Amino acid sequence: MEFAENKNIFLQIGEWIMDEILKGNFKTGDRIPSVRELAEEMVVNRNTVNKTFTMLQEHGILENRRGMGYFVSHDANETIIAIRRKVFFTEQLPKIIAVSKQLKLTEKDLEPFLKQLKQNSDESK
Amino acid sequence: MEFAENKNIFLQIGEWIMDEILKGNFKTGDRIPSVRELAEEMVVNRNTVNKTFTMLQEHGILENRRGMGYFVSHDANETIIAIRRKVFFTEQLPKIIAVSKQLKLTEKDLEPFLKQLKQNSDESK
Amino acid sequence: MEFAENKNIFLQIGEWIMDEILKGNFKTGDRIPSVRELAEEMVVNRNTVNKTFTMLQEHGILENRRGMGYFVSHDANETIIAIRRKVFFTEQLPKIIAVSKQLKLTEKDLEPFLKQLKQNSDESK
Amino acid sequence: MEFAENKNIFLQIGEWIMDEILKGNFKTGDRIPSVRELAEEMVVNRNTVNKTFTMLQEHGILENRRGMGYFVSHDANETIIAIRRKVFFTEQLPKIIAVSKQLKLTEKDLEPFLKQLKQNSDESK
DNA sequence: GTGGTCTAGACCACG
DNA sequence: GTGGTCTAGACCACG
Repeated sequence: MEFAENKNIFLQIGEWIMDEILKGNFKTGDRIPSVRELAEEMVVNRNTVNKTFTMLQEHGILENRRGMGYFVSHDANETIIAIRRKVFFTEQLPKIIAVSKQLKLTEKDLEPFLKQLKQNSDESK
Repeated sequence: MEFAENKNIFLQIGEWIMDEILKGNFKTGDRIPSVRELAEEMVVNRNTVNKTFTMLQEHGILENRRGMGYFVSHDANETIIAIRRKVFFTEQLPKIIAVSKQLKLTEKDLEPFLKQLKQNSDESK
Repeated sequence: MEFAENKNIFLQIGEWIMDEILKGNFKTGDRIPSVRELAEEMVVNRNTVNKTFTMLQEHGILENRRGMGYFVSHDANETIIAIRRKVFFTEQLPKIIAVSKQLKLTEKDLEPFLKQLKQNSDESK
Repeated sequence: MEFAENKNIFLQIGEWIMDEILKGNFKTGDRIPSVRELAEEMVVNRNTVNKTFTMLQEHGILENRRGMGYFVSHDANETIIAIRRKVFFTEQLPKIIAVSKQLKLTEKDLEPFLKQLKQNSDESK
């Protein structure tokens, strides 16, 4: 896994795990790989993965069963989506609007994005 | 100036200066406030502002005249826009698309953004 | 290490590191001494060594692995030689030619240099 | 005049004046432009030019006549050549030898220089 | 242990 | 007045 320079690694791993859950690679109620395994696979210190797990547990996305490891909580998907919606509308969207104004981005510049949006709208009907 | 916790101060000052240039508050060819002045105004150390200025100089946005201070380079606007466009299209846009798909955002969810975009498109005609 | 008065310390340390790499004392892919170690050994501040390392990283000569230290990049030798050749041919050689003309230096004056040159030429065959 | 970043400006101006003297643009016994004139022409502070003149006077290259300005001393040419020979053989030549060895420069690399040398040798006969 | 950022403060060159 | 370098020392993230 490649990490961005400017963001804490434990947060980046957290994003990755949440993505895996949403994709269904880690399913609700399932055990996810151990701190040890993940740390080795990602070439990262175990403390870092530990920090990620603790954070996800605090958000109610993972659950810890003593001696057995970490499991995907039963409402993990809903929780993740709620968190991401909140972050999107309070942090990302305002930034995007500011940038699109500053860079004078047009509808043409953002075609791939608009296409995706249209597709989502159609599917939700 | 208020600084965000999760980003380096010297980078945040850099973003602020680039914003001021784009807004026309610091004009091409003009001298910008001295390291000392900016440091005092922003309640940070001189070395921190120094680091910002050096970085912006390396990017060709500021120019240094010995003993006289820093000046906005003649192609500062173009350089800044080029940098921000690149960041937007290679980093931010892919993320937005992924999120909009993941969260199944519809055109209705993004009305304020689409409105801004339409306005940009109209102005560019 | 002895430092010259008229040149910045962080640049002199940079020259020293590049010399060590060319001599093969720091080998491609190897870890070089830590900021702390080098600072102590050279009796300078950590920040100064930090500045040197950052500069060499920007030049692609060193690479940084989080929490592990700095490593000699795989094309460090080529990069250093390219930099030094450029400096030699664009800055030093023109000066030497001007001086040799101004001082009317003859081949005899420069025997030791010509001898070294001949030796290089012979070895390159 | 363009100044190098890494060398004191007053020294660079000194080099320029010595060059002008050797070229015969400033002749032995002649008055050279005033501090004021030179400072304006070079877009430099008067203090800087003053420092240059003081240094050249200490080396016996310029002479100061109260209220009249600075004049090229009668043995300026010899003095300059003596200084430059000394600098060349004790500082520059050792560096060139080291670099030519390090970069494995061959006679071919240095053709323009060798040609100049040969020409000097022929003229001195 | 590793490097990175930031502060406070000194000293220097140039203006 | 201007910026640049350097030190001493604190604090932080990652290992």
